[in-house]
Amino acid sequence: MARPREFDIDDALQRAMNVFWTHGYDAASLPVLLDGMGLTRGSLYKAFSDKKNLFLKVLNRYEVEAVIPATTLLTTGPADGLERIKAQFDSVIECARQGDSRGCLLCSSAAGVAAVDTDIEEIVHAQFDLMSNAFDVALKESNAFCDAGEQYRAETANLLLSQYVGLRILVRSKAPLARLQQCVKALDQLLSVTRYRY
Amino acid sequence: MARPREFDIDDALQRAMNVFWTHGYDAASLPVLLDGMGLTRGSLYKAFSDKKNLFLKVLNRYEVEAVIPATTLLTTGPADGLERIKAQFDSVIECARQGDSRGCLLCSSAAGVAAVDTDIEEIVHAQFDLMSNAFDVALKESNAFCDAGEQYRAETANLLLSQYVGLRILVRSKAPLARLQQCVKALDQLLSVTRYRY
DNA sequence: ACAGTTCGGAACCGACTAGTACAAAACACG
DNA sequence: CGTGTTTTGTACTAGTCGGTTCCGAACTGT
Repeated sequence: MARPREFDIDDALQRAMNVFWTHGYDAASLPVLLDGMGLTRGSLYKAFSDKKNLFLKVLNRYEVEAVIPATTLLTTGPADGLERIKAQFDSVIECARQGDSRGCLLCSSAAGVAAVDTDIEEIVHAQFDLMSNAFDVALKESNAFCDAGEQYRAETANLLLSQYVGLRILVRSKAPLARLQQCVKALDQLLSVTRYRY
Repeated sequence: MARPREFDIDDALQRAMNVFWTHGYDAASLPVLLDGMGLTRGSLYKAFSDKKNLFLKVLNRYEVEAVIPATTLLTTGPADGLERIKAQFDSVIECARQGDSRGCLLCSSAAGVAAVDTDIEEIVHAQFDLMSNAFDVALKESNAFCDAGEQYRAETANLLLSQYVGLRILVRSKAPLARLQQCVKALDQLLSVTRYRY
C-alpha cells in the first residue's frame, strides 16, 4: 500500500546513539546526526518526530545496549559479587586504555542536558536506579557484604554508583590513564579491606 | 586621557562565573551572559575578547573562588585529615540540601566542553590535580592513612577525586537527596573501616 | 495499469548564534 | 574649553540552529 522505508530504523537508532555518545546532545547538530545516521532530514523527522524525541529513544536504546548488559554482568555470573563489581570497573578502564574516551552517554547526559530537561532527567534517574540496584545485588551476593544490613548495602551501592559516574566523567575529560587506574585500584583495595569486617 | 570603564571587571567575571555555573558553557548564550553580567556586547568583547576566553578566565576564577578554598580546607585545619575529607563531602551534600543543584563548574565542564576543547581540558586537568593532591595531603595527615605507603595514598586520593566528581554530577542531575546522602555515608564508613588496617 | 501512500531530497523558514563595525557619549589632560 | 582617547550601545554581519513544507520518485495492493 505504501513505499517501504529504505533504512532500518533500528540501525539508524544505533548510529544516532553513537553520534550522541561521542558528541553529546548539544554538539550533535542535525547535519552531524544526519551524516552519522546516513539519512536525510525528511526521513529523520518522519521516523523520529524531532531531535529530543530521537534522543529519548536513543537513551532507551542505550539502556538496552549498555546499561542492562552491565547490570546483568553485576547481578548474574558464577563469581563472587565483589569480583563482578571489580570486573565492571576494570572494563571501564579497558575501554579508556583502548582510546575510547567517550565515557558513558548516561553520565555525560546527567551533567549536561539532563540538568535542563525534565523528561531526560527522568530517564537518567531511572537508569541510575538500575545501576544502583545492580550494585546492591552484587554486594548481596558477595562474601564480604552478604551479611551486611540492607541499609548498609544500599549505601555502599550508591557509593559505587557515584564512583562509577565519576570515573566515567574522568574518562571523558581525557584524564591520564594512570589516574583512572589508581581510582579503580584504590576501590578494589577499599572493598577488599571491608571483607574482614564480617 | 580616556573614558574610564563603567563596570568593575572583577565583578563582571564573578557574574559570568555564576552564569556559566548554572547554565553550562553551551547553554550560556551571549544574551544570557550579557544579561547576567549587566553589560553590553561591545563592552564584553572589549574586555574579554571572546566567549571562550571569557570562560577560560572564569575557570581560573573558579579555581581561586572554589577549588583553592576546598583544597586549603583539606590541607590545613586542626582536625584529623579524614575529618576534613568528610567535611568536604558533607558540604557538597549541604549545598544540595539547600537546593543548589548547580553542582561543580569544574566537573560539569569536564563532562562537556572539556571533551572538545584542549585549552579547557588542560585547565580542568590542572584543577583535578589540585584536588587530588589536596586529598592526598589530607590522607597523609590522618591517623588512618599516615602510615600507608605513598602509592596507596595516591590511589586513595584519586578514588576520592572520582568520588567527588561523581557526587557533583549526581547533584547536577538532580538525583534524590537520599541517594547523595547514602553515597557520603558509605564513603565515611568505608574510610573509617580502613582505619583499623594500620 | 493504476490509484493510493509514503518515501527521500532539497528548498526554505524564522530564530538564534558568536562576533564585528561604527558612531556617539564620556571622561582625562593640556 | 577644546582635543584626544577609550568605552559604550546598537546595528549589522555571516552562519548555524532545529524544524517545516513541498514535490517528484518509488513502491504496494487491486
